[in-house]
Amino acid sequence: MKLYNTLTRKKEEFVPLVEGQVRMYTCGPTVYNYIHVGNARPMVVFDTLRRYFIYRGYDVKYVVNFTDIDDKIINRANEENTSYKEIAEKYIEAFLEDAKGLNLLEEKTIHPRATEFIKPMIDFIQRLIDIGAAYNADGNVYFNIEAAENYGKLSKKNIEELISGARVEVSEEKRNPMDFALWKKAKEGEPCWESPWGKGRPGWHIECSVMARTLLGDTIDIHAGGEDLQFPHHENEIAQSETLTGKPFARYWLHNAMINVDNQKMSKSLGNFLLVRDIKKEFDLEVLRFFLLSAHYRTPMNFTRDIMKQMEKGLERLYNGKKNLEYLLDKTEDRPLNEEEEKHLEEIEKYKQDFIDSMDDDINTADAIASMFELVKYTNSNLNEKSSKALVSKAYQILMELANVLGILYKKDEILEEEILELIEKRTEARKNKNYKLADEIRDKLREKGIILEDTPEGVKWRRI
RNA sequence: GGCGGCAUAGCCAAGUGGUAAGGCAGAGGUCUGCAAAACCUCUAUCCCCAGUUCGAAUCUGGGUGCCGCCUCCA
Repeated sequence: MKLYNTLTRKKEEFVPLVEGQVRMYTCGPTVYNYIHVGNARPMVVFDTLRRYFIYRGYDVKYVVNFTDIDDKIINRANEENTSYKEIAEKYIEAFLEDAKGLNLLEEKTIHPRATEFIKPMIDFIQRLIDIGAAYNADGNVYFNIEAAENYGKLSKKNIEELISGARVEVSEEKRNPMDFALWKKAKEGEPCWESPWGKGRPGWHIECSVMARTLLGDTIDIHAGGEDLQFPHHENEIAQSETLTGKPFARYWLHNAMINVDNQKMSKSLGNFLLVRDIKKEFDLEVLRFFLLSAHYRTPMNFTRDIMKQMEKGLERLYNGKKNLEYLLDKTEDRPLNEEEEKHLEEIEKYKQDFIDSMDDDINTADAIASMFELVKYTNSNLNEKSSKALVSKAYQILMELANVLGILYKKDEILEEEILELIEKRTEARKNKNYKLADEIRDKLREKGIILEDTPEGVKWRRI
């Protein structure tokens, strides 16, 4: 499969460091607030990549960190008059809840917290000092970017220009204006840890470097995140890690594009952060997941209510295809495929191959989804009650395995309550007696309860909205 | 100023040299008591200009218009 590597700005054939294994790290949230739709994109996109790796038989080790100590968390704690720990705890819990709604494969995700890795961070920093790549300035420890080879290679930045751009914070402590903090000296009343340089806490960039290295090794296969993290965050991770180990830090860097809301950038000044849990009030989060996969991950997206409505309809179409197959599974008889059915199976396998080809091409989920629509159209048109159950079963299995790669179509029908079954029975009776008024009344009543009835030649079918 | 991205039908969105996937919406039809679902049919020459080529939405150059990063915001 090919992946677009930000480091080389090219699509490259993916070859893992160790055959059959993928070690992947995605920058996770700083837990000072609920996650918004922009945070959700890398979570969903790279979760899908991980699912695809699993589908292709790789053994995947997947890490998404929680930054649980940081200025923003401390500020938040002060605002709410509580501790940074409680803030972190609260929003980690909220994240996990949203993650569940987004159907992220949480049970297979390793979630390290920065504060659990203070010791290795201190060791890491000390080592950088030892080799002259970092220096202690009155309790603050900075990384000396001149010690790094090719600083700026990921974001293609030129150091002199960055400095002359004068947008960097000027600090008398720093030897070079571009040097960045590895360890921050504690201010009065701030949470802190003991270190060889006094009380303080780690800087942001060092967290990811240390957690990735501790959990995944010196060189990881894939490092992913939003494209806004390219600089300075990822650039600094590379500088620290590669200076320390002398090895490549990550072999493939993947970055997703940003999301606008109603054609506007989400920003603090506009106060237009759209939280995942706000979206949940109007849409099932599966629709959000489907939306996030409806465009290629490196294409900027725009989030609007209307587009979500469209996505909801599209997803419903796939669910109907699934339901139709489930219905046939129940109605068809087991027998060997005839010649015509063998051809159907070949066609169905072809759609599956199209799906795989699309995913192989830098996770082209938009194209992969199109293959699913085509598959559904094909089975809707060509399979019926007279088909062989073996064929129906195979088609269903393929549809579901593709859906599982994208993390969609996972909702199962619940068993209907006795009371509702009785109503359906009553309506069928009414229809038999051509009492359509009563029949329609019952249908409307059930619709209010979120149950859609469909009269088909084979009898009444129902589904949830 | 530096780096980068995007511009395809009413809307969303694939397609990176051979004569425009898919979805939503819309129109007509089949089926149906009516609906729903499903199926069939219909709806674009790809921002503009020039060039390369037998041939370009796809490559090159120049415009125009959006946008992102360069401020610990995914």
